[in-house]
Amino acid sequence: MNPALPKPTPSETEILNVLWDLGPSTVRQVHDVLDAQRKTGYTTVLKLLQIMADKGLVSREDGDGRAHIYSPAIERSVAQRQMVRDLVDRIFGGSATQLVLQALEERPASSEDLKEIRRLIGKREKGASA
Amino acid sequence: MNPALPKPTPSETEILNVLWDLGPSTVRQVHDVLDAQRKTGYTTVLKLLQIMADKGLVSREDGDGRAHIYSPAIERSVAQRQMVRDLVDRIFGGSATQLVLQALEERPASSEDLKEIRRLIGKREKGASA
DNA sequence: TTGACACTACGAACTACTTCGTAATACATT
DNA sequence: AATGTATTACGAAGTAGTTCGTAGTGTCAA
Repeated sequence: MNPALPKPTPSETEILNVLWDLGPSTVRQVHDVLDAQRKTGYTTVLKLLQIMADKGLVSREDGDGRAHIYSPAIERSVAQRQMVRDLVDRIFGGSATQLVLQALEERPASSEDLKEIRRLIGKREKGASA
Repeated sequence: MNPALPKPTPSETEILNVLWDLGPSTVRQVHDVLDAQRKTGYTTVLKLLQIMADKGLVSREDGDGRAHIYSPAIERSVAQRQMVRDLVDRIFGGSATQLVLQALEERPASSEDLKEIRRLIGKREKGASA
C-alpha cells in the first residue's frame, strides 16, 4: 500500500492522534485541540501538517472555502504496530514477550482487559511455534 | 534514587544495551561491539559516553591504565519500563492493555512465552480492580 | 472595489542529536 | 629522555526537528 512511510516524530504523532480522533480536519480544528492541550501557535501546526503532507503521513484536499482538509494517511493501528516493533527492536532485543511482561508490570489492567488478553493468548496458542 | 534521568536518545540506547550486556567497560570495549554491529568511529562512542556521563546516564571511574571505565547508571528493566510508559502515553492514550494487544499481534510468541504471560496475568487478576 | 479577515506559504532561528577530525595527554618501552 | 601508541578532550560541522514571524493570497461583506 504505502511505500514505507517515515516514522512520525513526536510532534507529528501528536497531530496524528488528533486526526485519528477527529477524522479529516482543517488546520484550525487541529490547532484548537492542540492549543487547548498545550499552547501551540497556529502556524506551527500548519507547518507541521505541510511537512507531514510532504512526507506522505497525511493527505491534503481542498475544502469548500480556502482551507485545506487534512486526513491521516496511515491507520492508527498500523502506526501503533510500527512503534511497538521499533521499541521492541531498540531495547527488548526483538522479544515482544519481554515488552508485554514489562507493560503488564507497568500499569494495573482491569479484569476485562486481562480477560481480553487471555482470549488473545488462547487464539495465539493454537498457532504458536514451540 | 535517581533525580529524574533524561530519556536516552537512540544512540545512547544502543550504548546502554552494550553496557548492560558487558557490564562496566572501557570505551574500546564498547566501540568494538558497536563497530562490529554497524561501523562507528571510536571518538563517536567516546563522545557519546562523555555526554551520557554528563547527563548521569552512565558513571565513570578510572581503570588501572589511562582508560576510564563506564557503567550504566540505570537498570535495564527500569529503562525498559520508562520507555514503555512513554510509548503508552504517546500513542496508546495511556492504556498499557492496548499496547499489550498490539505487541501480541506483532510477533509470534513461543508456547513458553505465552505460558509465562498467562502466569503473570493470573497473578494480576488477584489484585486487579474491576 | 475596497477593507477586513482567515488562511497558506516561506523562511529563519533555535535546539537537540550525531559524527568525527585534531590536538593534547598519559603510559610503556627502549 | 625520546619515541610510539592508546586514550581523552575539545570543538566544529552536519542533520533533523520544532517553533514562529512575516508576507502573500483568496473570500466575503459592505
